[in-house]
Amino acid sequence: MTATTAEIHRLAHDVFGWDELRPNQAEAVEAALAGQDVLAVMPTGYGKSAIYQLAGILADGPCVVISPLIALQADQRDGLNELSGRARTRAVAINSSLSARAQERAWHAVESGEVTFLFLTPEQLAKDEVLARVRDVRPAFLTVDEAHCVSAWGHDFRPDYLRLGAARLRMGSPTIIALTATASTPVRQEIVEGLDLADPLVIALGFDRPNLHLAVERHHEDSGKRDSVLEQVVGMPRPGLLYTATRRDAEDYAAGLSKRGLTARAYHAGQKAADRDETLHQFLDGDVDAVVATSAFGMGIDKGDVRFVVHADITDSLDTYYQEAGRAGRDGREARVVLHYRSEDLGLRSFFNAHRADQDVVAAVVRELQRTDGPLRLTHLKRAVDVSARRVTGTVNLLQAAGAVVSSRQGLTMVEGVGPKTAARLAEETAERMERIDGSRIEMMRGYAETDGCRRQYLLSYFGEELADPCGHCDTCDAGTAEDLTHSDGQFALQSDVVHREWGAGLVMSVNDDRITVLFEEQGYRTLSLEAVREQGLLTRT
DNA sequence: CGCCCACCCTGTATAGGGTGGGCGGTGCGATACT
Repeated sequence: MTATTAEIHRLAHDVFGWDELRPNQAEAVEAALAGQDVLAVMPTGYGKSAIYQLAGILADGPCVVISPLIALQADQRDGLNELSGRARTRAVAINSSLSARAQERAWHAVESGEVTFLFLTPEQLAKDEVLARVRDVRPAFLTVDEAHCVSAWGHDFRPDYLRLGAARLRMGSPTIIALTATASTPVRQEIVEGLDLADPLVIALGFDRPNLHLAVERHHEDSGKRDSVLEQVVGMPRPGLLYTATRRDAEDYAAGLSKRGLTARAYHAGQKAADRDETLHQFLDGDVDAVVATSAFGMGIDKGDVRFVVHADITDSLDTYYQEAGRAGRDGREARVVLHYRSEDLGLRSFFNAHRADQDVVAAVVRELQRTDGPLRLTHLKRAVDVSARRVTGTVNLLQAAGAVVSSRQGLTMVEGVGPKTAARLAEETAERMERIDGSRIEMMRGYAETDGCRRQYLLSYFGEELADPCGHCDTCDAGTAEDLTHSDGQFALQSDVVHREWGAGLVMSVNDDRITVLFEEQGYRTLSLEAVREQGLLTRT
């Protein structure tokens, strides 16, 4: 299955009416058609969806698209079906919002070869029956949209995200096209490992958004922070988003803004679907000044003229922060991005990040796997172990990450020589390592909030990108205090591999006058004094 | 980990401060009920 660059460009013109396709898009489509897995990290609005859409139309079999939210799937499906006049494509989404009869009709369309794009949630692929039907239509591609969910949600919240690699094997090993807007180096790595990508083409475009003015406001008292947030939002150009850590705060801030004369609405997962929908549409139509939301708001929302994104609390990582803050100024015009920071707010994030292996579930899963001769299907395991399906999947993911369990096309097996005790210990250690790494990501968030350097240099270096000079468009640059954060050290180049005497292998993330930040595989992010590194020979290049 | 809130205590001010328990995000899908 191949297509020439000219064919791809012609199709882009005929189907989407585009005069030109960017080189990166064409390269990704060609690679996918040639059977190479692709991970594309491209900003929203750049046209990353075109990659799977063009590849899907040119392919011999249907394209399965994994998308995390049912509402998002509906939008994507409708968008594709509007093209049908020119490209004769048909897209369907099969999920729990459809009645059994409607699902059966949709499957029938898929099985009769009328459908080019089949939208599914990862949870759908966890069902044996769905997987079998997908396998029987011989899909050409498995597209994973919003692929950062693999890393952000796969470990506990939506563990089926980490089973997509196994699902791919069982559906006949189609080529994977993974797409996301924001992913730092470790997140990209987690996507590659989590989806089991084989020698993928990784395309990561620049992350810089020069029109966003970055700022941080530090606070000591909680009440002072609240007043300051309200006051600031009232004075902002509109419309915009205010992100909070809790539902309660979303309500409180929305009430506070309304009292000050703004049209403000809260948005969080505790609300009725109809209310959330109304808020979303008012926002899209430009009828509200500010939406005050938890992290529930934003995925898949494309609104160009968002003039500010203010965070009343820190997020769990700079990945999440930039994902949310990056919803400002997509039209390329000036927009303001502000983080309100109290070091006490880090506590809530540590609470949310608690991984903790449940040893009872680990023991039950191990017992069941050892009782069975040969590979055991996850479906059977879920039935055999008396806890929720999600916890069983989460525990299997953990045991797999710990190297105690392996997954093959036939199912799950214990690694030879690993008994219950070893498995329990490995699971515990792995959970601890995950907490350590998550903790270090929170520390990087703290670093962003507390740096005296240029915010943009700090932020971009987190995403593995170097900005040569201070940006001139952030609070520390405005104040004239920004020290240049990117004096690349001759000895340790950015993104180069190093080994620490105690902490093992790592990747150089940033170097400045006296400090070096390294992302260690086992420890997460650590910042070291360059002087100590030199004097004690702590780091070796590899 | 840090917050909010209900509750209690102090000791007469119908308030103010201290304490301990509970809670805190993201969505899918299946299920039980109108």
